[in-house]
Amino acid sequence: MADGERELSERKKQILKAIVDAHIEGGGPVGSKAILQAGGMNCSSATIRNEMAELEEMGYLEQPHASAGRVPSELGYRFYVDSLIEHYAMTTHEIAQINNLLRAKMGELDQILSAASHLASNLTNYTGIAIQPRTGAVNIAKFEGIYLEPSHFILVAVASNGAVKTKHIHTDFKVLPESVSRLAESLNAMLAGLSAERITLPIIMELETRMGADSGMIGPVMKVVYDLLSELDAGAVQVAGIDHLLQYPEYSDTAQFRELLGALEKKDDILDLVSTTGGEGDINVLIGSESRVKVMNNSALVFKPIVKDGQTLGAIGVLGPRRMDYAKVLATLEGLSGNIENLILPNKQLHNGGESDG
Amino acid sequence: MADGERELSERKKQILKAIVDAHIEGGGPVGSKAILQAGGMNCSSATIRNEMAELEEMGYLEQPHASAGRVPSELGYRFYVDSLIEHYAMTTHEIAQINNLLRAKMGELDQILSAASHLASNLTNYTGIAIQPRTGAVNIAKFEGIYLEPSHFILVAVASNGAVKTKHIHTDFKVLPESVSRLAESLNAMLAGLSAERITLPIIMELETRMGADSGMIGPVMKVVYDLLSELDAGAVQVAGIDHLLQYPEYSDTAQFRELLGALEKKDDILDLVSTTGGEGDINVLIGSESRVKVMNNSALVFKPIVKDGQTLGAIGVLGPRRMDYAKVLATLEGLSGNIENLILPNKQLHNGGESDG
DNA sequence: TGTTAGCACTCATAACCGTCGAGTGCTAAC
DNA sequence: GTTAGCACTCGACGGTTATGAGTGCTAACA
Repeated sequence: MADGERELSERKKQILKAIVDAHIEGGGPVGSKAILQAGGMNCSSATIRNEMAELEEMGYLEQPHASAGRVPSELGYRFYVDSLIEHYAMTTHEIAQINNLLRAKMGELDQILSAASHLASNLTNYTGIAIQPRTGAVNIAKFEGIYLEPSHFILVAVASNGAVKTKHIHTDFKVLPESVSRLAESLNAMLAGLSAERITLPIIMELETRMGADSGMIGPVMKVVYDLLSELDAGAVQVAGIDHLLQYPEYSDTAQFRELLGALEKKDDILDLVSTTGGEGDINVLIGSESRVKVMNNSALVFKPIVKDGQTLGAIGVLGPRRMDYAKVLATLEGLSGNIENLILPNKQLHNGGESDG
Repeated sequence: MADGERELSERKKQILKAIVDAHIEGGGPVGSKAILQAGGMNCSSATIRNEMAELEEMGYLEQPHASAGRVPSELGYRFYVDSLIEHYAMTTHEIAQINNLLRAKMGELDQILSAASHLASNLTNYTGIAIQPRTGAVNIAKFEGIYLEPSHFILVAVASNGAVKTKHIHTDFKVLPESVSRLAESLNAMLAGLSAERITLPIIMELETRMGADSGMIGPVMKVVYDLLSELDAGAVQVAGIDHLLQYPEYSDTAQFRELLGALEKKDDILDLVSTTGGEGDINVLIGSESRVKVMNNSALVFKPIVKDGQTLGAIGVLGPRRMDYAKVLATLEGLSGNIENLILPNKQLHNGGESDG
């Protein structure tokens, strides 16, 4: 057995591929006869049965019960994805849909990712996921204040990764437009580039000094700054098209599907998964228990990080049954991420159109 | 029959209420004996059976099959909600959870609504919904520009309803910080308060004139302004805790649940429903087919608009099976909306704490 | 040594069928 | 108008059987 596993014969590969393909298509166990009918084999069903028995012994196949056909095991899918998969050629219509991302009105990364996840879901008929990971190293690159009326203004924070957040601030006392501008200047001078941990008491005291008569603003403002920093590296997960999953019988177990839904809502598991798995921009394929999330043992998660200047800004992914159409999913995510990374190209680089994002 | 429907006898009401209560609790049809055991009746099961037969004839009850108990009809629920419902007294723990909304860090309305929908879901064990309706009458009250680097700045728009949106803008040519400030000033002078339809070519021409040498900015900027306006009155629906629904047997039909999920993702139906049903700030209860959305015929939707200064800023709601615990849901939504409306009180009014939202 | 035909065997699925029991409607007595 | 009693209905449950897909094994064959 040990050296039998060294390599699979061509015929074994062919049979394994046929089984995975048929199972992805149909969902049920596939038998020797079905493989024969699929074509491409020039031997009898008995021979195929022998090969299948060996493939099962090697761990690539499983048998639900004695008189059923074979189903790919996790190892079988893994081998399929690594070695057997065929390039999926997208239809012109699919390419057109993806390209429309470019033309569409959009600016901020979260909107792009959200649109991409919807598209991923619709193109693949699985669930699309847009992820903005917790970075842990976010800071605010620039502050701005917008005066609205006495005792009411807005604080705008532009994060180092380009994200922008705003907060309304109400005060008990009147605040003049000049004070708001001065506040923004002071925050830029003292806090720009600092993470929450590096904002110390002396810095806050200096801020109060700078604001002089308006030092009463600093208290509420610091709370808002803290909230902004927290929100900026909280990470985010957006899910699109969960309803698609229910068309696959593997999700007909209500209780199990409910747990999956819960995990998708909590977002923690997904965020952890993506941040711990991230292979510097490559597509990741997590089949079944390869993701350490129990509730996803019957599912597969494929995701592609979106990287700019070596920084992982987000990821788009697809969640579906283990027997998902990996070829199509991989092609779709490649296509989408290529478009997204074009959208957020290094700022100064070739720019033909009007606006885009950063 | 016609005059028999004039009014329900006290005993009929009592029986109807007992049936609805028991059905909400248990989910199955309820029989005459069960009502007897629930207590409060001083007659025999035979009498109750007679009354039930009459209630069925009047349309308040339905019988799944000949030898089953009775189930409330839509009319039955309606009567229950309108006339029979008992005030639900929230536990101190529930009240505490809601009050924590106040203390929690938060600023923007969408965050408040989102948190409220999560809370609604967790407190009731149904699905929570946060809605920001399309208003159709949004305009931008104030613009601000934030210069980041040559040929890259941010446009901030503060909408008339307090919402804030930002967009990155990249240009083909260098833009100086002064140009960005001037742009904001010009936009404020020319566009503040205007809806998209009222932004005419002469106005745009005047903007170009004002920007002088930087008039090249106007093209891309106008596209962004249009996007901002579109996004601001696009409306939004956030859903929390869909997984809760799967604990109720009425959602065990996968295909049906899938359609419901789809409707919740599309958001259009929900937005339409809320905007067409809105009864000036009162709680709305839509039972089964009362909402015109087919896929919700086996569900009930309860929602409460959030109103400030006569303007409907949003709504929070709960979606669940028709046999939902209306008493608890109504109390929860009242509690939540009370808290939310406190959070967004008219700006200048009593303000004890630091910041909040507007 | 690898391939193939034939055949007995296994096991999930579906259909069928009787039993059980909850709950009713009806009737007759109070 | 209320109640006890009783026959009746009908879904739920559990066991049995028939079906058929697909296997493993054996023996013959190239």
